[in-house]
Amino acid sequence: MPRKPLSQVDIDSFRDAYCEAAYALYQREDYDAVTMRGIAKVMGCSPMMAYRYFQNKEDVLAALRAKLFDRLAQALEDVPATLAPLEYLQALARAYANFAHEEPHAYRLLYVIHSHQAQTYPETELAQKRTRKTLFEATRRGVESGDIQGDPTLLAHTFWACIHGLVSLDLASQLTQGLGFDKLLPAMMNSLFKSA
Amino acid sequence: MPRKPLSQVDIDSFRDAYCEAAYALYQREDYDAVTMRGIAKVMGCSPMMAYRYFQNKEDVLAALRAKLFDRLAQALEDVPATLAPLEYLQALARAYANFAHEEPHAYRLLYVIHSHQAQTYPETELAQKRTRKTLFEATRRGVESGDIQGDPTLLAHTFWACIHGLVSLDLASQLTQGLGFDKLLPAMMNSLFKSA
DNA sequence: CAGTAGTGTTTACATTGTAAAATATACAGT
DNA sequence: ACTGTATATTTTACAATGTAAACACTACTG
Repeated sequence: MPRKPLSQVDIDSFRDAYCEAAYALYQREDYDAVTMRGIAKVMGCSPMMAYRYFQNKEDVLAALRAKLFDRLAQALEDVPATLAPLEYLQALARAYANFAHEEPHAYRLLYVIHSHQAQTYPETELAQKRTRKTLFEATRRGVESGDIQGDPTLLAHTFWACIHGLVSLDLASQLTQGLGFDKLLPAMMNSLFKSA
Repeated sequence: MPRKPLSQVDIDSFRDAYCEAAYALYQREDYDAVTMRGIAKVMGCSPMMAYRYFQNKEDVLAALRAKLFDRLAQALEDVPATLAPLEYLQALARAYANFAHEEPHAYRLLYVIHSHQAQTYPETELAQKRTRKTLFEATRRGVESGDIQGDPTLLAHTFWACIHGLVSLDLASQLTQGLGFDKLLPAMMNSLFKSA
């Protein structure tokens, strides 16, 4: 007797479109412009529409972050794993930095904005795990091949922290000492992975 | 004929107290609880009082950030510069990390929250410059003493990025691979500053 | 064709930042 | 002592936001 309920595909596609609209708004205006009413206007739907697909605004942002984390994980996985260990690590760092540079808004949403206890998301966790895994695998292979030395897990963390730190400082316009990002990245890699 | 205007001391002391109230609120509740009305309640004054001392809410937060940046700069400057270069660098890293750990709310306010185009503040710039200067001096002396090798400016940036990245990941609970912060920091320092 | 479950919109309200109006206060000049 | 006035503070008011609740619509089933 009832009307046809929304299929999972409908739900997913609306959530997707709505997140994308929110992201577009964030890129075009700024973070404060991302309001439920604003997104609805972009979508051409009523402001309350979203509440049938999301729990609340924070849920929208969490879903968007999940999408963006996934995009970051994908960018790293797109780096050909056939490269020699050291080149692979270099390329991973570049891919990570490229993502942050080409989509600074995305990176900021992932690492700079979210009020600490942002609700976690299975997809977010998964994408983050994928990111970690890619980086860890890379250092593990580096160590196994003998190109670099040390504990792989430890090296991976250091590697990750360095890239993340450098990107953060760059996006915060803190690299104002003459040495730009492009000079710093290879030097840092060198410093980290110089073999004995 | 007029009533006695506010002295600069009055202004400064109110601003100081108001910022401290905002910070207390942020620590006790969470970021969303930091509202003009909420701070006023803590201060025991009317909600509009602050607008004679600050331009707007963003100005309050900018002033608070300036204070906290100053505290961070001071924490680094409190490290005795009489230490041997390598120990000095280690101690600086510890001091930086301690600040972030003991006052995670402060660190988050400085590096994790602020919506990108947060209005800049002369005092903020100054404190940031002091932080940079302390770190740079430390690497410069390390290089001059021969304890570490490389370009000092470059090493300083790498050093900074690594600490910042590690702290960020730790505060974001991303160090879940068995290796905690305390294990990673010395190892990272080792990896960065191993002499040839 | 009528009933109904599920979809979408309208209305309404509490909370925010803050502008503007209203009020209180303390000093100067008489 | 008293009054006028420039400044300090509070009160009131309003637009914007997130979202709950009431309402209206729609398309299927009997």
